[in-house]
Amino acid sequence: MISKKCSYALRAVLALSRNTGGKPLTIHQIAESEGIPARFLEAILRDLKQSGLTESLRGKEGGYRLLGSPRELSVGQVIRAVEGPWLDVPTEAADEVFSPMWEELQNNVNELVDSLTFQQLLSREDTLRRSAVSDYSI
Amino acid sequence: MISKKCSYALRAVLALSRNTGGKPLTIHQIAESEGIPARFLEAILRDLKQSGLTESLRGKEGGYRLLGSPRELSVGQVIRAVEGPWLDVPTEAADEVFSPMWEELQNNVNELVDSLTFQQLLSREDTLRRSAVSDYSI
DNA sequence: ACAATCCCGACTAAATTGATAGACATACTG
DNA sequence: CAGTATGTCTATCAATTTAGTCGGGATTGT
Repeated sequence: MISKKCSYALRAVLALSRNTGGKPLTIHQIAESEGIPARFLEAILRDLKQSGLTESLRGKEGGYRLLGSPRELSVGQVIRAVEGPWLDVPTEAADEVFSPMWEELQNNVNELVDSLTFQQLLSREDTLRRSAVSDYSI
Repeated sequence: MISKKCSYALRAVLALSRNTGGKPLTIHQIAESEGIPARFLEAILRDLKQSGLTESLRGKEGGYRLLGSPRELSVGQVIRAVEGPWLDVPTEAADEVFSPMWEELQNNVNELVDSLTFQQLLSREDTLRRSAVSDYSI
């Protein structure tokens, strides 16, 4: 199950990715544009900052910016920043017979989410936008 | 995260797999041998029965048996029986940009858990048992 | 009849998730 | 400096999910 916190985080980071190079985005701007409860987003952005994915500026003209390029930022990094270790098996259940399966599962999942970057999401978004426009104009 | 319910279910089905062809196992036998709270196991076995993976016999000499062979029963079938649809994304979060990723993730995960049968787990268990014995006898 | 078993629905407690609140720190502006 | 717009922190709360329990009922073999 994907938690709301996780999808909020991904959308927030996507918003920050769109904004690369621009003025920092405030919590409220992101909250409004992405439809995320502002006080909740605040905690999420703090997690992202503590994991070193974003930087923040206080005071007037403050807000959040991505640290580094969307090209080098993967979905997996964001997920792990807000969810902690994912898909973990409780130690008591780490039965010898089943644990190789859980490990393999975790590896597969991490490989997948680590191979998708925000740069790729941005171009996917762009493709979707273009096709929506052409659908409308036809 | 793998729930306790899920790992209990897997261990219970593994116990039933070991017992293929034998007299039915009672809830209490499985609960004791696998260290699962009996009343909780009862609910789990009910789920498994309702999904058609096991059959039950009531009264004295009653208990549970696997329906079908461990060779044709996958870990994925058991997981889905007790967890319902797994790794689902809340519909509100089913954003056009992210949903292909969630779908691919779900497909990968299902492929993996559907490719591992209880027959395979039984032989893995056997291998482990043999190597433990030889470790001891050296 | 009796005992052993599964069957069912309701219930509870603990943990997690989703969200909110208030006080505080920082930084820019005039 | 005063004022305002920001982020920071800790605590709290409500809703949901997970884990587990309970009491009684139904079924079957002896």
